[in-house]
Amino acid sequence: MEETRTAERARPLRADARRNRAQILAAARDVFVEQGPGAPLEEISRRAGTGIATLYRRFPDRRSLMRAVVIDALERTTEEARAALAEETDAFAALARYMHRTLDVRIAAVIPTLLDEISMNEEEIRRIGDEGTRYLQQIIDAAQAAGGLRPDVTFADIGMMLIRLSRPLPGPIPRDLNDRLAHRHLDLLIDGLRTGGPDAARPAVAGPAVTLDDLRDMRSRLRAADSSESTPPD
Amino acid sequence: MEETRTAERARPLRADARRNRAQILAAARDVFVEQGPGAPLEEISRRAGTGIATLYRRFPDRRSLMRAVVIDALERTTEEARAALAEETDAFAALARYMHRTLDVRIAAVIPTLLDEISMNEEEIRRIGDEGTRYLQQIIDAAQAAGGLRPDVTFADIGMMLIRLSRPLPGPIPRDLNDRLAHRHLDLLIDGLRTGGPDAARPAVAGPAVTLDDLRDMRSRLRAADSSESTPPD
DNA sequence: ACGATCCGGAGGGCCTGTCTCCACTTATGA
DNA sequence: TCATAAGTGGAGACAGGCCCTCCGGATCGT
Repeated sequence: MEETRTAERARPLRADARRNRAQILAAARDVFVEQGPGAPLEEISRRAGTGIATLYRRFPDRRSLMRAVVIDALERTTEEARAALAEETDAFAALARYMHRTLDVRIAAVIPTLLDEISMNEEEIRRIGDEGTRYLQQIIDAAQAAGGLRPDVTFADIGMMLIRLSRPLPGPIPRDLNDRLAHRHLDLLIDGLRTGGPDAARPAVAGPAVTLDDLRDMRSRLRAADSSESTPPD
Repeated sequence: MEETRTAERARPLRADARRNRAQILAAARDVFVEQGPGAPLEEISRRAGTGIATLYRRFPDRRSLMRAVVIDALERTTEEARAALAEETDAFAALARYMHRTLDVRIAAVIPTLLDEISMNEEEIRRIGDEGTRYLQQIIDAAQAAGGLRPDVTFADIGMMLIRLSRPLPGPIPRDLNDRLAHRHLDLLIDGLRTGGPDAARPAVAGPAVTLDDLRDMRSRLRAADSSESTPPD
């Protein structure tokens, strides 16, 4: 929706090249979330299914890749905030929706760290960031005014809890389970954000109720898979 | 409280050596939490205020250091669970207390990862781990039986939320603020765990209500401090 | 004070990640 | 279908960081 970035309008980029670029961006988002901002670029290109040269051709250095990832994430979350504000009638529902959707963007966790490496003062980043901030603040204000959201919760609390929930749990946990657990735990948290309300009104939490044994099983199963992979039948 | 580990009973270790060992262990705990299990050992020794050789003298390799860190953490949290169960009369209060105390141990976050590197099957580790597990399960069962804790929350939910809260927030945030925020957010979560209850009974959350501007200020202040440190007046 | 114990940090070696170069493959348009 | 420009991938030189050891010197205990 904004093809005319800086110099990228010169030539429209061939079809396969465009596809590769998108795959690299997606892989970068995942890898940065999982391994932090210092993750090997080779890992990113590998996961994107491209060669390392392709990554470097599209993004001359690490910072330019980070920059693209951050802008992409900021655009998505800002859009979610705008949509939640516009489409939800209940203020608290708007907040809950925004939080769940932002969790799906799966990137909140690294934005602070990435932002620390690239210049926070870049015009474009600051612009998008501020816009998202304004929307979220409006959502929070509305939810508190309506009485649904406890008044002692701040913008920063919401943001920081999203960061905590966005980070994948450490250890060998499959990605999809990780995501569903995050939403389950968000439900748990949201219920705590809500001002009062009788027992009956308390909604059920979503997602799987994992047991300790489940986690143990998963660990040993994944470990077995790992070792059989690194030690092929020779 | 258990000097007779394996071979460490041979000679009682000189006073300064003992002190250094403890400092290394504490530093290792912090660094592993902040940077993950692959953190440079040099960083650990540096933060402990000792030379790198001292670390290697006490812990021949990385795994043995991890092992010591994990055992120490397991012992502490198990003790907290035992004490909470024994000393608190209200079951839900016992749970809340256990969670806050465990947060102070500041290590839950890495145990899964560390456990993944060292053998989970080691006799001593398994023994302590199981003991802690039993205590916590008792606390949860009691809290649910008493009706204070929502019944759809599992042992794993509690453990995983503690992990999420234990990890330091990314970005340049001072350690003490980080800790206080973790407790604040735990309060927020706990309130969500509680079954029902009228508005008035809802306790205030502890800790500072940080604003967005606070975080921004902090960022630029720390950045300034960093650059003045790496660029001394030449 | 003297011997045993312990310490710090320099530095060699290794491993890992970055980034470039070029022969090869694929898309596009006539 | 074919010519050509655009795009690709992976080997490998290079650099930087981390691991771990060694030994002259400091410190503790008696």
